[in-house]
Amino acid sequence: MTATIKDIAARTGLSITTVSLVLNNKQSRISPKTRQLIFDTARELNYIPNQMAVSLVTKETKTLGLVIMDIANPFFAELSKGISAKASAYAFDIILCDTGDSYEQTMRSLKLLASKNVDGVVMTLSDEIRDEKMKVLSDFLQNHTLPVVLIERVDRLVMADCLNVNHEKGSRLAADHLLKLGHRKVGCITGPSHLEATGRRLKGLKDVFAENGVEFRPELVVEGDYHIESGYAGTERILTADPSVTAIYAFNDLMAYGVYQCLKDRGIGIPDQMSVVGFDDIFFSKMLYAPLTSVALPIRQMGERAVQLLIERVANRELPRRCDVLEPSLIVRESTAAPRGTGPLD
Amino acid sequence: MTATIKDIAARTGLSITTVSLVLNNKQSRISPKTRQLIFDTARELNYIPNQMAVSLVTKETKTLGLVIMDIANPFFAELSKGISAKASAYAFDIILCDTGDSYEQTMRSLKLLASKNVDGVVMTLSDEIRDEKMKVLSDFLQNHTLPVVLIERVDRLVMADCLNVNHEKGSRLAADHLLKLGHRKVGCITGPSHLEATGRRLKGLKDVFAENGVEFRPELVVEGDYHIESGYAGTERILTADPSVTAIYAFNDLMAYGVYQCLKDRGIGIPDQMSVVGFDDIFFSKMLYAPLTSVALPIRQMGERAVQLLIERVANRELPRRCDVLEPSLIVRESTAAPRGTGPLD
DNA sequence: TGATTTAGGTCAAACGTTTTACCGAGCAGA
DNA sequence: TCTGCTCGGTAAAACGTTTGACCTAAATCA
Repeated sequence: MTATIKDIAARTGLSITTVSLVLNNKQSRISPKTRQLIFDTARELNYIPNQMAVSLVTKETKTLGLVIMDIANPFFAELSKGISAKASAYAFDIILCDTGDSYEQTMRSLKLLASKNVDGVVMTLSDEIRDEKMKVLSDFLQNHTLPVVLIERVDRLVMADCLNVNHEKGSRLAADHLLKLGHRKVGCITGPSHLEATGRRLKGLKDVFAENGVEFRPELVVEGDYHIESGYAGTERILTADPSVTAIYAFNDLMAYGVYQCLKDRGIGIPDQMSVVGFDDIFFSKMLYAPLTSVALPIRQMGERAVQLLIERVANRELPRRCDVLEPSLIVRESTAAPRGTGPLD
Repeated sequence: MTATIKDIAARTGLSITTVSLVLNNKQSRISPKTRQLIFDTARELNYIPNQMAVSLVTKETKTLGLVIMDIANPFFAELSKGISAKASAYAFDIILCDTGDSYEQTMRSLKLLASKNVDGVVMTLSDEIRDEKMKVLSDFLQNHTLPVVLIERVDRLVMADCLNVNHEKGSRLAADHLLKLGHRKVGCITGPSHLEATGRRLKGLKDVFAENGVEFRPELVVEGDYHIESGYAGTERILTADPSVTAIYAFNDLMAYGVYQCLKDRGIGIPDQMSVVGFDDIFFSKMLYAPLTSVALPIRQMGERAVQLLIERVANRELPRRCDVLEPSLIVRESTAAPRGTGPLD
């Protein structure tokens, strides 16, 4: 149905080789008239190269895999936007694999991608993936020598380039902001405790408290899982532990939304009765009635950078392993204020 | 590097044909021992079939294209989720093309997808695409006989299956709700006027007003473009036209967010001073401080259904053209109430 | 004039599969 | 002993490209 290079050859009376050479602008010496003839015929026949055939011989597909936990999550959606844009700029396209946060699906996706011969993959890892699961995954990648860029997760197991965030710094910004406002009783809803990110963010928080001579209260720290519901539940637990808490710091915006809901259900006002700080600064956070103060990540740029790293590695697999760290910044909005009855300290 | 069918053949001393037959479970008569031997060797060598090669001969890629306007927009993100999930269930994978709402990018994506031999494509069309642009696009699809499912846009030009929404019904639900609450002065922020959807929604609105003997005021209808900013601007224009408006109906939730922002900037409370109704009911609408009353679309199911339609057509291209219409429903939340000083009518 | 170069192309193998014939060995039946 | 079947398997073409080696005729050189 679709015209092939053969059709062009037949139509012009030239050889397949010549057509291929011309269409790919190889620096071969083919006369201008012949070139033109071929181009014209190609246009006329609506010729579109068959990438399957091309890839079969060239061993490259100009395709990247994107293994993502949940495309409906605005963080990942935004990340994908950056990835997609950058890939497109380099004439790569991307196969989207939504793993729904599951290990099995992640492995299945990876096999699929390997089967489709993608040139590389950008991936985010489900929290569930660690220890032996991580090992299996890592072995698979090694086995198929698939270039990978890992987002927001470093792991000595996986020989991949990474894109990370200065978690500690992010927490420091948030903590500093709250302490300066005068908050002393701060609740915190973290991510899964086995993740390195969680530890680093917690460290940043503790350090700032220590540096300011403010007591850090571990009983006000509850573990969340980055979903809205755990923000809600976490708030309840914090409030139970100490009803006089004046601020809550959630390790992502989604959980902060859960915090909002819980506070609303309890009739606790933001920021007059409770300050809330999030992390990620996803698009909708600014749309909340009390626009959320949040540690902002350059999400889209992360996506773009990830593709950049990946494409560089695809071009040269011998590159030393690289691990970029992006700097967060604090976006102060209306969800934070001095606690009732106090003024800011400085 | 990666093992091929040839390696298996060599290792087992069997022919390529036999290996292929076994691995694809063709109903050929190959002895159980041979089968087992092949399976074992395949496992041992970490064999993964090369889809490029497979596709080259079978002419099918088990891949679907997804041409979408903006993956970072929650509506499309959710749609993609449904699409991705359903595709995955059918062992198809999808190539994501974010067109950023541009015609040129749409065409480029389509060419790319044709080149990659996708079996079909699910697409949303930029508002910009109409008339001759639509013609070019349509010709292209015709030319490459690419099965297509069009979302939220019917067009006699394109010979494609469609997935649509009962726009009229959606508006009727919204209008009915507002009238019952007692609203008489209702502002409306529509989509681009050349879209069929806009006309149908407007019709639903007018009809309900007429049926209830309420005057419909065209000067309170302003055209939007489905982006937040136009919700903001539209609200300003409506308020200028008649400051005593008591409700605003936006043709999508994103524009409703713009309405929220404008009202907030002007100190107008929701719902006590202004009721707001949206359309789409995207995830975040329920997270707003005044959770948004919205005409809900089964977004994820739309995505799933689209894939269903597409896969059916891929399997049988002779199918008559199909056009599914999905029914919206009204989700009443806290952004709507009786106008000040009135009680609901019934 | 004969040898070389150059311009302009072409041949054929290779990529990793699928698939349609085809083949040979063993066995049953007559 | 021959015919014909079945069982288990194989040969080879085809899919649409790319690419390194090769070819031929004309132009250039000495």
